[in-house]
Amino acid sequence: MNLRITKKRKEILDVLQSNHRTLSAADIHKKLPEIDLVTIYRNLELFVEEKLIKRIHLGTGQVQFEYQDEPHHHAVCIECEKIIHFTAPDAKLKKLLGIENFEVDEIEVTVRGVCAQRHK
Amino acid sequence: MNLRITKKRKEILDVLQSNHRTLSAADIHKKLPEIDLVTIYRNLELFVEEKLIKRIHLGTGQVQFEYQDEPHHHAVCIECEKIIHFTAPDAKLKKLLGIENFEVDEIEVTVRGVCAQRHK
DNA sequence: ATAATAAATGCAAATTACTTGCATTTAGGT
DNA sequence: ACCTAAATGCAAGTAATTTGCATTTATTAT
Repeated sequence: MNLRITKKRKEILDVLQSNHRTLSAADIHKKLPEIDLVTIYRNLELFVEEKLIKRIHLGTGQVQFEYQDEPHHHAVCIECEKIIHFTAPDAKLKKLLGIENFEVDEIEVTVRGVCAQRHK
Repeated sequence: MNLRITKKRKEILDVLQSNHRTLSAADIHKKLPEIDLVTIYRNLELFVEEKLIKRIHLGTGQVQFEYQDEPHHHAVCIECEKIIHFTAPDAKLKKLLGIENFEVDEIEVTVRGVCAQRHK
């Protein structure tokens, strides 16, 4: 009935919290090989439901996960796959989008292009 | 050497063009069952390269495709999976995001929330 | 502290979306 | 009509994620 704060759950959350970048389930498993990949998937699912983390869809082939602190967005370099994080004022963004008759829960912005290192 | 405008390619593009919503490879295959799913995948890939269509990542499990006319964005209802299309001024959006040292190629905005039918 | 029971984990297998290799067909240029 | 390169289909492969079920571990009641 109750959610348990197990050692493994803490470890998974810690990895997400201390990594300032998006991680896939496989990335986390590489950092915590003693935890079964299935357990990682199941707990990520749980953390998303509990709103502790966010699911990010960058179109890189795997779903990415990220600790939920400051809301922000992502830019993906189409040349080197690097992911850049940036913030944007949510209220202004929402206003600019101007969607009507829709209760907005989250806004996910993904920018694709070429990063500084590559485009020169 | 040259790209051929085959009958099947036309059919796939037609489906995308006449459908005013996003379609997955499987959706297209359902509408054109005589065309092999592999052919559909290969041609979608090609059309994306040729910038005739766009790949959309809504986090629904499959990549979606959409004919490239007016650029616009998507809102996904987390209750009924309905997808709503909306436009936003690209230049203003770009400015608001304010990413530095990055050559922006495309901006994909995905809004998640609850649509009018459901949230009442 | 111990037993009962509910939740968490791991392993194996299944599922789903998509990709690759290769043989066959087809379209376009000659 | 013939030749060649491009397009297609079939079978098989891969990668990410999910499901079923048996085992372990943590809580709660005794």
